[in-house]
Amino acid sequence: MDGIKVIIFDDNDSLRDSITMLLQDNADFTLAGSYSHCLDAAENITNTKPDVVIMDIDMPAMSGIEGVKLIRKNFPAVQILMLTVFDEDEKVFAAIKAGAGGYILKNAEPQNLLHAISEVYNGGAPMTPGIARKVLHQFQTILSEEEKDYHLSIREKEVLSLLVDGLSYKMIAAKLSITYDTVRAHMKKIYEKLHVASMTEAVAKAITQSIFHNK
Amino acid sequence: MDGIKVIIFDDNDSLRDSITMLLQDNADFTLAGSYSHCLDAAENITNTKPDVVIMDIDMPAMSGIEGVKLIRKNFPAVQILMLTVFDEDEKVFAAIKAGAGGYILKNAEPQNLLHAISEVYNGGAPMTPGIARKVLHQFQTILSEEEKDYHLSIREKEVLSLLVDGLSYKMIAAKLSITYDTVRAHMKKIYEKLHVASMTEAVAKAITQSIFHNK
DNA sequence: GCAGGAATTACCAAACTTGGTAATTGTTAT
DNA sequence: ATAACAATTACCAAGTTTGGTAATTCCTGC
Repeated sequence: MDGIKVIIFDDNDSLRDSITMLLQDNADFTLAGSYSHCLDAAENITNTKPDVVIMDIDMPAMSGIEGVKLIRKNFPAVQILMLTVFDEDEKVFAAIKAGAGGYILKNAEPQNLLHAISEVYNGGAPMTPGIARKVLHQFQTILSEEEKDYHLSIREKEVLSLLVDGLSYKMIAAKLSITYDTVRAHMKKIYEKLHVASMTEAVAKAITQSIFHNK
Repeated sequence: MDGIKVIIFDDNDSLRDSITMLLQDNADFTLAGSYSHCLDAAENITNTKPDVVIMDIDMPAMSGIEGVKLIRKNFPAVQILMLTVFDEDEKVFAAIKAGAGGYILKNAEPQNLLHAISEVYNGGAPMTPGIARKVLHQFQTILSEEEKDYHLSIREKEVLSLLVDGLSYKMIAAKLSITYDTVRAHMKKIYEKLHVASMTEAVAKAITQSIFHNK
């Protein structure tokens, strides 16, 4: 076969030319298309059937991020390698969220670009070290939302948990086979411990501080 | 200076020996310690002051993941490179959550290990391509928790958002400069659209379905 | 053994929420 | 232009929540 089929979307003509030459000189890759915008991305891809798409993040008319979304939606098998000049957090995360499989800087050495293309093609996720760190760091932050401990007793957590499920005092009482007034007593304690004064605040706090993660 | 200061925790003696030799042969690195368990990690680090810690994920007594947590907590500046035989999702994510800065497989080529060490040291996040993909994929999944659209109007979202913040009908009315009855009318619509029948359910649904991510 | 917390029950009165029904005004899309 | 929807206001009556105060029982730790 004639190597990995690649197409490029980038509004910078000279960069597109450089990559074109780079790919033409290497038997492991085939350049199947080169476009200055991704307005017709769907059509372009239908016609060229690429394995990998190289997408510039900043393009007029339709941004690379929009392009990624479009491609991901209609051609889920196609791998996308994002190209960018700056490693701004916001755009990086937006591109990842949109479904880019790799993310490298434009000033990367030619050899690295080729390597990155094979890597996305083979299911890897090529990223420059700095970007990898950003992703990892963000990931850690999201994962480790340490659940705060408000020293709720077992019973109080039980009651709060039912409240979060949408039950009223009456229903909670029935569910736990205790009286309405007992539920009220627990609620009063819960409000005191969570520093809130209404069901809605208690529910919001219970969910956002993930009080039940460890239950 | 005498290069990047490294210490190793791994219960496999022969692997530790291999790495020891590898590092001794290279002027860019200094091996400052080598331990078969991480029970005394804090002490070991205090004594050796390493730049980078290489940590096996599977060790008896105290697992590498526990070790990472301990080190992150007490020596936040030290970078940790995780070593493992298999790339099991669970352990990979646990290690990342614990604060590992890089994650590579034990069967990596010596050259790659050295490269990975400098990369974590320089703030990168070395990962084998497969692991990078796992992380990226998980990350995408978390980020794109597609917020369901319940066709709430702008005003309804506004009201719901204040409700989530813990305000009562009265307070919402005051905040939006509308009457109490108007708030009620909005709430009725919201309940209808979200298929709920109480403030708590509405709040819980609003938060868990992240109805405001796109506001 | 006894202080202190957890769990339970009880009552009052004030404040808040909910469902039903209904009407007006402005904007939007076919 | 006309139907559909968004935003607004209004009233009633039933049901729910909240703060305050108080008392009993059981269990745990020092």
